[in-house]
Amino acid sequence: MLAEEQILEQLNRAGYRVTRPRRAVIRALLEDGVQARPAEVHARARQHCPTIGLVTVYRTLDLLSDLGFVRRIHTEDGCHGYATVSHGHHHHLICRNCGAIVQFEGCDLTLFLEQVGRDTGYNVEDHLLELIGLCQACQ
Amino acid sequence: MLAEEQILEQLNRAGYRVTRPRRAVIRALLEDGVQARPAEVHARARQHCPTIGLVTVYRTLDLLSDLGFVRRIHTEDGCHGYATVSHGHHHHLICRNCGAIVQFEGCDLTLFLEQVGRDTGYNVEDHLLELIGLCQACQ
DNA sequence: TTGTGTGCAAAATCTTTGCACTTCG
DNA sequence: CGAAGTGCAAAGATTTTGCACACAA
Repeated sequence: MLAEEQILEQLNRAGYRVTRPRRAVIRALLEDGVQARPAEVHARARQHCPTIGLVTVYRTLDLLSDLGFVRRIHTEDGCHGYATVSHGHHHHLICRNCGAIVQFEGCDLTLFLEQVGRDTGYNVEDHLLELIGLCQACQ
Repeated sequence: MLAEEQILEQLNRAGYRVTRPRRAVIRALLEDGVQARPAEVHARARQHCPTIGLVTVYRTLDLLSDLGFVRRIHTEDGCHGYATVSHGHHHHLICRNCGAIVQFEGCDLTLFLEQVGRDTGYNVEDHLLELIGLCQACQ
């Protein structure tokens, strides 16, 4: 799992400053492994930094996204959710009721992707896989 | 492939009226199998129905989406694209350069999904898989 | 004819930008 | 101290809603 310190350290290493608002956003995202929209992240981040503005949340999410610590989550209806991710290849499993997120790895689609590539003539470069279901608590 | 008439007939059968604006939207979507955002659909639909408003495009996309003729397409950056789909289980392969869309079937993830379900305790109900690559023309 | 569907204008959201002030390093 | 980061207000972009008119069935 991603720890707050890890992210902060890497932020620093990448030449970005470690500020209170950024900490607040990171903490808000990590607190419960639930995907959240910018406004929700903002609300939660305020508990750690009451003066933080929504704009800063957007900018921080953007930054964290560029650095690969968070990722956009897409669901059939709403888009624009964000969740923390660890590095490497993985995907998300999202609870359609409470939004709880689990990431998992080991999706072995390589053979399948090659097949699709041959069939379509496309050069398949990337894939986006998200599973939707009910988490244990919501079942 | 989906034909315009098929959709119109089913619209009618479902109790909706077949109107010029709706035809225009459907035709715009079918014309080239490319995903498009509402504004783009609107622009193209105007060629078939010059008076159509953007609002109607939104409403029609919503309707077609409910009826299962179109589906939202999500990409890492922009969201909110729409593309026509045929019924049944399938996924999209999207060209990251020109937006051309191919749908494919036969994704056999069942075993994998069961495995994930066991590992996580989730009840996996649905999945969203999108492949991104370069189409033959763009390579 | 009649009620579904449409267009327009306006409201509601959501996201980005400009700029002066703060604050980390 | 100096540049990166922040908050605010305002602009942009996107999507939804209300309402009178138009037009499929």
